[in-house]
This record gives sequence, C-alpha cells and structure tokens, in this order.
Amino acid sequence: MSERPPSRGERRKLRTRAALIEAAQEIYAQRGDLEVSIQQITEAADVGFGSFYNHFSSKAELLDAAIAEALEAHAAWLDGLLADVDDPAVVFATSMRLTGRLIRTRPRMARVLMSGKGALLSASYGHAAHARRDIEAAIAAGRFVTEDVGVALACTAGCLIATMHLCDVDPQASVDDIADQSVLNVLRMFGMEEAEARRIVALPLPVDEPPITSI
Amino acid sequence: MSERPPSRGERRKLRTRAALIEAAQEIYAQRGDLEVSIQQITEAADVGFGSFYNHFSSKAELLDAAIAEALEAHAAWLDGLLADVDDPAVVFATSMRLTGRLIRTRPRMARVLMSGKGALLSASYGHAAHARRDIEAAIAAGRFVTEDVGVALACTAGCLIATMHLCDVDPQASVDDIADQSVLNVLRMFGMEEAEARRIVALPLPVDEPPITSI
DNA sequence: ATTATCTATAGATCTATAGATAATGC
DNA sequence: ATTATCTATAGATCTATAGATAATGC
Repeated sequence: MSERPPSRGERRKLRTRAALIEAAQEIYAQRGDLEVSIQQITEAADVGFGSFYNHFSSKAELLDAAIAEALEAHAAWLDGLLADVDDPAVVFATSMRLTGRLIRTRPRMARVLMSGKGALLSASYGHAAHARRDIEAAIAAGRFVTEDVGVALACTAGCLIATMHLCDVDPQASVDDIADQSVLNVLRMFGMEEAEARRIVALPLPVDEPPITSI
Repeated sequence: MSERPPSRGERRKLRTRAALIEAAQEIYAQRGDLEVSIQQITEAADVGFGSFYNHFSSKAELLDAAIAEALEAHAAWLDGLLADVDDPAVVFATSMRLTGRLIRTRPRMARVLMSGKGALLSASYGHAAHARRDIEAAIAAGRFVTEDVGVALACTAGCLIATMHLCDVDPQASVDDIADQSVLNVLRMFGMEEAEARRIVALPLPVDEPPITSI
C-alpha cells in the first residue's frame, strides 16, 4: 500500500491519460456515444494521435475507463462531503439530492453518470454499493421499510437517472426542486412518514466543492 | 384517413423495410448500440446492401425508426390488452407489470425499450403519454397523490427501466416477482395504501398475446 | 539510456452511388 | 414501363503500427 510519489515522467504519462479520459467524457456527455474517430478524440485532448495507443487499445476501452473514472470521482466526492453524518437515511437522501443537482453543478459528470451503460444501475460499482449499505442501515434502524433491497436500490437509481434526464431535457427546469421532489418520492417508497421525509429533504446541504476529476 | 390496401409492390417494400428494422432491433438489443457496418445489418436482414439506401440514409436514421417502431408496437399492444379496464390505477399498474415482464416474454423488445436513448423516459413518445393520462385520472379519482406529475412519471419510468435492467443482468432473477415488487414500490410512492396496492399487484394479468412487431 | 509522445503512412474498412437485374403493374 | 432490389466499386475514412523526435533519469 505504500506508494512512491510519481516521478515527473509518470506524471506526464498520467496527464496524457487524464487528457484522453477528459476528452472522452466531454464527447460522451455531449453526444451520448463515442462514435468519433480516435483522431478527433486525440485532437480534443490535444495529444498526439499515436499516444492514444500508449494508453488504450480501443475506443471501447477508453470509454470504460472514462465512465469508471467518473463513478469513482463521484463516489469519493460524496463520501468526503458526508463523512461525518451519522443518520443513514440522511446520508442516503442527501447523496441523492446532491447527485440530482449535478446536471446544474457539473453537467459533464451528470451526463456521464446518466448514460454510462447503466453504470449507476449496477449495484457493484461506485456509489451504488454505498447506497446499498445506507439502505440496509436505515432498515436496521427502523427508518426504512422495504421487502427487497435489490429492487429498492434499482428503483432509487432509476428515479435518480430519470429525474436527471428530465432536468437535462428541459433547460427551464428548476433542478433543485425536481431533485428534492424525486427524493421525497423515494423516501415515500421506503415507507417513511411524510413529515420526516420532508424534514430530511429540507435539510441544508453540505458545502459543494466540486469533485476533482483529473490531475 | 381512408387508405388503399398496399399493392404487392408496396408490400414488398414494406417487407424489406421491416427486415432492416428488425435486424437493427436485434443488433441493438444484443449489443446496446448499432456500431456495425451497414453491410452487416443488410446481411442480418438478408437484404441487398444497396437496398439500405432506398429506406434510410444513415444508421442513425434506421436506429431512430427501430426505436420508434418498438415504442409504437408496445403502446399498441398494451392498449389492446387494457382497453376494457376502467380503473386508471389498475391500467397504470398492469401496464407496468406487463412491461416489467417483457425481459422474459420478449427480450428484444425489452432491451430496445430499455436503452432506446431514454425512449421510455421522454414523456411525449409511445406509452409515456398514456401513463401520464392514467396518473392524472388516478389523481382526479383520489387514488394517487403526488405533487408533480412530471417528476412522478419520470420516477415511474426510471423504476421500470432499472428493474428490467436488474432482471436482464441476472439470469436467475424471478422476473415476475421483481416486476410486481417494483410496481408495489411505485404505488407506495403515489401514496396508495398498502392493502389496496397489494391487491392491484396481485390481480390476474390479461392473456398475453405478444405484440406484432413487423409484417 | 530510457521511455513517452508525435508524425506519417500502409492497409483495411466503410459509405454512398451508379448501373444491372429482377419483380410488379398495366 | 416502372419501381425496387441487388452487385460492384470509387473514394473517403479510420485504425494500428513503424520510425522519428522530444522529454526525463542517472
């Protein structure tokens, strides 16, 4: 686990890789796919064409890396912001409120998470595992009721993505209200009583330092 | 509105078009995109390469048509099955139960709907408009409670897609149970009381004649 | 001296069209 | 005679690599 600080050369390599990933995320966020030539990607990244193959052996591999990077960065960001919150129901709801706001605060991240091959849907990656723990803790604490955690988690992710999509399509949308409304729906889905759900959705949010995407 | 029955030649043309659309749906369902050559598509459709351009001017256009066709066919199928059900809450819930089962009953249709560029999410196309009417009718009848129909509709679609995705990923999944569990969650989200929600989710389903996809 | 990046290019696609063939309509 | 389908191909990409250049490490 002890890692040597990266040398200048390693940093340069990481920078090139990060530039490629960032370009891929940007294109993917804008167009919903990566159906552009590798040359266009390297140009967007301001990197020599051949360098692409030093890091990835295909567009699909780059896309996977770009999505994984986004998932990790997002999960780490949420963890940092909510490290000192004890109530699992609040951690769960606040994570969802913050993620729902991404379309306003960090559109590229939002769009990568939204369409990332069902990334937010797959329970094993990124934040989904944390959300599952929060749900289970909230059930143990008697705050949530549900019969099947897997289905409940899927529904949560689905509500979140669909709500983000709703905001993304309509530039007039009041993102924060819609996000909170969606969280309220989900808390209701978990059998939480109305007053408590509303209290949680109205809590002040932690200060929003955007996540560090790349080097 | 009065339409002449298609001549033999028109039927032949429609058949070619349908073969292309069906091949596109199959490939899209299998791979999640249409990133294969037009030649591979025409081969899968058993159609001469050049014929492609008699019907579509690009892969993207074919994909749009393939998704639209799936949406329409699905909406028409549900309409047919549920034409004589009066209770909007039951129409709503049963549509969702049937759609959730698609991954078992018609996997190709299911996968096209699931990943169709957020097709199920866009309120204006296909079945979404019907679902909105059902929700509004259920609210008017005092059976559903929600503050924002748009958000509620998005959450519904999100739960549905995410649940289908869950079943699709896990071949062991008991699709019917998961679908019904998801619908139960959504009914709870709409403030329906537990007993009534469970009753609706346990109703017998209409006889399941698969929708007619193509000619 | 080593390692990564960059430039240039060969070879392999892939698209779109033009012209030939087959099916239908009268 | 008309219209759709099919076959063949020119021209335009696009990928992957080889060799040259630049940056780092010692």
